[in-house]
Amino acid sequence: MSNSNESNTQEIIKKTAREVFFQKGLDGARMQDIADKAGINKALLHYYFRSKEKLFEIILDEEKQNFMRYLEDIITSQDITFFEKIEKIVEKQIDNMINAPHLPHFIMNEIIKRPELLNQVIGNSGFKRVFEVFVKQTSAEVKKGTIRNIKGEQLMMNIMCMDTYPFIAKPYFMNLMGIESEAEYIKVMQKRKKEVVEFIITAIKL
Amino acid sequence: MSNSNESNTQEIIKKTAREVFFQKGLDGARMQDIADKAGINKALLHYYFRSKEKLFEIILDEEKQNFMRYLEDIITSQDITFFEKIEKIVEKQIDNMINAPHLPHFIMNEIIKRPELLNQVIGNSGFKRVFEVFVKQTSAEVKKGTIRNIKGEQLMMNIMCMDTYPFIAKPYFMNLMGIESEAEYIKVMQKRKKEVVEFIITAIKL
DNA sequence: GTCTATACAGAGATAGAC
DNA sequence: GTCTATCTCTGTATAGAC
Repeated sequence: MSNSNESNTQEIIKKTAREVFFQKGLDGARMQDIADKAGINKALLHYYFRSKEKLFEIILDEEKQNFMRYLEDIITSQDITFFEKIEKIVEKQIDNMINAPHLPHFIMNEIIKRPELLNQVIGNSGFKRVFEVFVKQTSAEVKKGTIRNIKGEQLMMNIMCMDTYPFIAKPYFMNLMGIESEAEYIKVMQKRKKEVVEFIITAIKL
Repeated sequence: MSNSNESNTQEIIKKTAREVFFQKGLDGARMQDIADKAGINKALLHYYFRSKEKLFEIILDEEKQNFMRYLEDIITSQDITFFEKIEKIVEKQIDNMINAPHLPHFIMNEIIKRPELLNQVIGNSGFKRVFEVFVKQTSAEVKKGTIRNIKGEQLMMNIMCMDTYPFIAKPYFMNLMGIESEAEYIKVMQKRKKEVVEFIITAIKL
């Protein structure tokens, strides 16, 4: 609260906890592990954040904000074409995944374990409304004859699939493609942006 | 072993454990919970499967067999066209996901937590070799002029993305699309097969 | 604010009766 | 093979000194 950097220790804890929770999930994470990695002791974790649950909730709250919400600006934008929108969506989504590669898996993981989280995650994001806008826009384009007959739901699903899954299955694809380092995989994903856009546009353009 | 149905109780335990592990992961699962759902007590779990770890390993071993391996027949098949292969891959993959919707998330989950599992999962599957065959086939098609210039790695990635991610993010998409029941979602996925095939073919065909 | 020591609870595993 | 009772360990959480 008193702000002015929110106390250094507190930030270090959150940063560390985020990493551990991302990799191990709520159940797999150990307070001891977080403490060790943060260079402090367990008691201090509880001093700053009453309990493991509480700490987790805070991380989740912060992270879920980053999950999908950024699409609103692009989709509701008036002054770019439908194709340009798709291009921007793909680029933005892949960029976001590069910055927070564990996020989608982390979110899905906790939703599967505790389905009641779903409303919390999606509900507040307002993305549902934006999604419906996109569906309508797609229908409009079909009517205009700029794209072939396709449902917006399917199209958005395809976009999200191709942007997101390569990060969820990252270790799998890395192995398959013989890629050794994270850095190299990121490069491949950077280049992939163009490919995905081209793939999608070609699939729908008339 | 003595076979003849592998003892009923043992099978019930495995079936139950699979469900619980799928939903909660190794760490989140509780032996008490498995016992309750299976209608027996904890001690019996340990009687049949020494430990939680052991039980988990057995489930994982069985399930990983189902993960991707089935693609080999299709890809190495000689008497169908490249486009027919894609059609069959998509159909087969989505069918498999319908039958075991939690599998990909489950596998990825454990790989992220214990990266050493990766070799075990991919290594034995032989899918890596099959993947390379597909990459070569794609190049050949490009050269033949039947499809536009695209790398096999990207194409296969796109296929796997579109087949798999809708099941990982199932609760998310269900909410987004206003779908209430699992059964209805499966119907949507059944219909989706055709859509995905069309999407991919349109995206690459010359 | 940060530490050490410790209480407490939960979950995996075992002993032993039937 | 199946059960109840119990042991043991691990991990969260707290008390209290500095």
